[in-house]
Amino acid sequence: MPEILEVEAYRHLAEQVVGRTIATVETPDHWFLKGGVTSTGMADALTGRRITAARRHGKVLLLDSGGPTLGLRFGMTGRLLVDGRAAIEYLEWGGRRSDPAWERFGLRFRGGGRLWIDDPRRLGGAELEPDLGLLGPDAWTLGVVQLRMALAGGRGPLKARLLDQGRLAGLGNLLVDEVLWRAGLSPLRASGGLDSDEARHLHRVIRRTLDQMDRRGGSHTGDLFEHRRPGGACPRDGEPLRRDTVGGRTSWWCPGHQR
DNA sequence: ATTGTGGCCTGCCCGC
DNA sequence: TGCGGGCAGGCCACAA
Repeated sequence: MPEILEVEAYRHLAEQVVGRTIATVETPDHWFLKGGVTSTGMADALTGRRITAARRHGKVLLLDSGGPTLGLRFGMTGRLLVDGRAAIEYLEWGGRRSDPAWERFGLRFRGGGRLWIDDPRRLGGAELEPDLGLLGPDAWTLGVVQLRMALAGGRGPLKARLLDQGRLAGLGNLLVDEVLWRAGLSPLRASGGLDSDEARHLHRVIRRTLDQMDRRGGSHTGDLFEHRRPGGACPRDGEPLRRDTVGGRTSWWCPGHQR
């Protein structure tokens, strides 16, 4: 489940390759190339370029090198490795092994070293010039006004809005469940129905939750996480947790204090 | 336009 | 011991 916290860790690791020049582009899995780009197109666009920056927007990692920006997505099981080191050794749903067959995309650098993506389930991808205009504001640096705009007018469930990367970029299923649990908001609330106090509170909870869980080590470190299973009870008030499908995703929440 | 649904991909875990 | 089914969720195509 690479959500925004994991992708930020990947971005930090990718800073290791800033300043290096791309010698070869490895595209062993054509499925992994998105946006219509071919292996040849990818190689032509990137070979010989020097990486100048590692950026992130939502769950997308962006590598700049003077030409087309390389966009990397990790789906739910993608890991980033640089020179054999992983930013995150273990992903919650990612399997514990490592397998050369899971290497989906890589860059080799002049003078040695390599960056690659390991993704058993192939839900991630690599593309050139990802259209960031399709994404909402980044959830980590979002302002309260931006959050209110992201929620405004929605008649669908709050949780579905928060997961909609076109409205708000970066939160995934685990983080949204955690944030709503902490904020005391039902995932089923109409997203446009929050009053200004609730929106302000939600904004603060998002910021604080991301900062805290980043320090703890990722999106599986929430207070709710270990309880989101059959028979789980709310760690705040002991109420049995409810499991619903909201926004198409498995959702665990406490009907006792989330309203 | 907005919202909802199903499918993609594959490893893992459970029950038989 | 092997096997089949269900499940995980980020993302996209498509339907209503």
